Amino acid sequence: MMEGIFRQYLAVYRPLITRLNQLLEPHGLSYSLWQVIFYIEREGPSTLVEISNYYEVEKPSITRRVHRLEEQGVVEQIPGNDRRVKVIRLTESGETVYRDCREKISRLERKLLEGVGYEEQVLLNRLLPEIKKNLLREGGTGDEA
Amino acid sequence: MMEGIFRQYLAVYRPLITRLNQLLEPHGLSYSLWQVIFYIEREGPSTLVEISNYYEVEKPSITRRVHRLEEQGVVEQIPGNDRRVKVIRLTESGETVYRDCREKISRLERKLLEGVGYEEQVLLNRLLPEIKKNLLREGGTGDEA
DNA sequence: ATTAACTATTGACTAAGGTAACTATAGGGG
DNA sequence: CCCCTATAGTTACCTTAGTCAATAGTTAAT
Repeated sequence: MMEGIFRQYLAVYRPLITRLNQLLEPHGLSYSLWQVIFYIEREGPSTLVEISNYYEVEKPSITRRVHRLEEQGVVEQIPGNDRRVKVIRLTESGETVYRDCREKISRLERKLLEGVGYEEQVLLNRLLPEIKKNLLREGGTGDEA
Repeated sequence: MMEGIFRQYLAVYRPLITRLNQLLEPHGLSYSLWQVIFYIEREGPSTLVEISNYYEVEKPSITRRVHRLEEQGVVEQIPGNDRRVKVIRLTESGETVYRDCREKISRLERKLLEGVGYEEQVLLNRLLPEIKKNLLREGGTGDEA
């Protein structure tokens, strides 16, 4: 019946996140900060709410992340038409940091997937979002089934 | 080249752990507390160091988890021959809590794996430990390759 | 014009973990 | 037997990262 997949899954988390943080630390980043950089690089200049929605994290958390990134000089604020919003974009230095970290992370990724066939990687890439989808769909207390 | 598997992986973590905590909350537990119960149920009465090694978490963290479980009355201490060690076992009530939670978690697990074929589940169960192994093997700074 | 909705921020709190320093016990030479 | 070292557990203090509730400033809608 294949029980205990969660356990396997969760057993990977701490070592992975620790490794990533350690890898990002020389750039003054942690994974949670990296996420913001990553999002902005991919989606272009964005607002707090957009980032917050994407990662499903409350706005105050993103505010703090962005503040720290501003202090580091990797992101900056640009005025938008709507004066409520704070549009965040990468600075020059931010672009550089992005490329460096992206490179390092990809290298790590390849290393950790050694011994995992291409087909299997594709499968992982399909299954993980599937599980997440089930998770969000499910939502409630889980006692309805 | 299959980049971004980490991202997929990590995107599942928060919803999953949140869901698990929410599921365990009625029993006064969180997933981190549950891990201790789970370990003891499976391995029998155990010491702090054993639990700490298994989950690769520092001893003080486990001390705290165990203290909270003691307050809840789900685990208790039994004297060992070695008077340094604190052997922890489940109480009667702890056994009950174990069974209830185990049941709920399995149910959730089945639910989240709906649409994932058996073969694929088996594969997941093989891949995740593989990745973890790579992670621990790698260890260092990651710049050696 | 006033009310409602939305963006971002602040403050106070919680969960979980880490490190360093400490106590108490155990065990192995000399 | 005594000393030294190793081990189990604890305590104190700090960090990261998140939540919720309340608030200020803007915008939009009736």
